[in-house]
Amino acid sequence: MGDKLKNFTYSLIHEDCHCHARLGQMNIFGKVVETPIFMPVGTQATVKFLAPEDLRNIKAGIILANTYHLWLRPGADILEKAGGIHRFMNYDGPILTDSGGFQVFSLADRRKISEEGVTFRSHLDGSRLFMSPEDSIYIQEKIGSDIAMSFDECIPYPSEYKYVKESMERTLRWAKRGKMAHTRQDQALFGIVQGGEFADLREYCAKALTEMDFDGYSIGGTSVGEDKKTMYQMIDYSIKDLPKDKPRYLMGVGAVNDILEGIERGVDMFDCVLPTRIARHGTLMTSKGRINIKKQIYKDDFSPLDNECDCECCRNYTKAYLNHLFRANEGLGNRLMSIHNLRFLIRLVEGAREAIRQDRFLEYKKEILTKYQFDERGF
RNA sequence: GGAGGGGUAGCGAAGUGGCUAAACGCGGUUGACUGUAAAUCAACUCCCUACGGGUUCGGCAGUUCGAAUCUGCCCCCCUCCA
Repeated sequence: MGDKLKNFTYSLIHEDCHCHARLGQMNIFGKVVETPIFMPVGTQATVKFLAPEDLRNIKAGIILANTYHLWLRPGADILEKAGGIHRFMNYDGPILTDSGGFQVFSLADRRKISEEGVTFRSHLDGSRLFMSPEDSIYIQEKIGSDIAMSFDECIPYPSEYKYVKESMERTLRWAKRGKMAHTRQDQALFGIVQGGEFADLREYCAKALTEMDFDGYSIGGTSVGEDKKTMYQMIDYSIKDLPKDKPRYLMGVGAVNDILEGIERGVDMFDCVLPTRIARHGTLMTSKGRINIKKQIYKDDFSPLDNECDCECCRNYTKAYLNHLFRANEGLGNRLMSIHNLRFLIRLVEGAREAIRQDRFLEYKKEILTKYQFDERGF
């Protein structure tokens, strides 16, 4: 009985009758979240500039952390000693860890891939570190996240078919090894679909992972330089053969139009550094489109950032103040603007859930895209 | 009154005969950012009718083929001594 509550489950509540958009509910070992969901990224066991209390206030739900970064610092043993990442960082919501697979991409010039795993040259001190797919799982078990990812290779775009195929097949072998190594019953494990922009590879990978029976399926290798059309195709190819009764997670995607396109195609989970990173760099997503708070026109603009927004930043502060905080390089500006951008995307998916419930997701998407004047990048 | 030191682009500050429209930092403007080596990075920042032209390094007058850099005078600032 108690076990049942402590399981990881995904329930499909409703599928929009005009597209593949779906409303779901995940029970993550007793913690319940609704999907589609946007998950803020807190690589080093912190969403930069935010305290866990801020995450609760913006209704964050799941947040991310990163296996590679926590492995290097403070180290998996410290996380284990702390009693797991939740206690370590004092966040009691669900936490998902990326496996380190993205670092195979982002730190490409300081790693070497072999069948066995990946050798990294630490970006902190240059030391040689080896991570196998099993290691990634062990580390994630020590970190104690609620949802772990298989160790994969996120490949750049464009890559040659031959390489993409070999890499995807290796990622599949790694997924299998990781799954064999995984022991924690209180941690879900997702497989990651790769295969570049190639329909047959994506399809093959999705089917093979499904056969291995993961708790959920991620779509990886997107937003790595490809154009939007290609990216949406990658999603289509990947999702087509994934089981309906498991969550689908589109990794690393957070531009507004991308999230909407993803939801339309049946994606349940998104994460992205974009909202927090661009916030720190002065770009805010508002109901009137994207603004850059550092511009001089905001120096004496005493109106709120977005009067349709319910976040702490918009309820209490003016653009002039944010402009000042940005120019003065004050941390509060980073905090308030990160809160805003995250809340903006979280409200976006909240609205999407409501729309799906009413079978009007496509209208919702259209409303958003016409009302908000996003450029082709979608933010 | 005397003795030193100094005046360089919005600010600070290099440069002390040609490679200098003048390093670098700040400030300013613009742009980038999608499973975070990112409170980061890039471009521009004397003027213009701008793949070229014009005018500069307190002021004026010189030396020189050539000066922000050397000489003279003047103006201003700082420190110390009276």
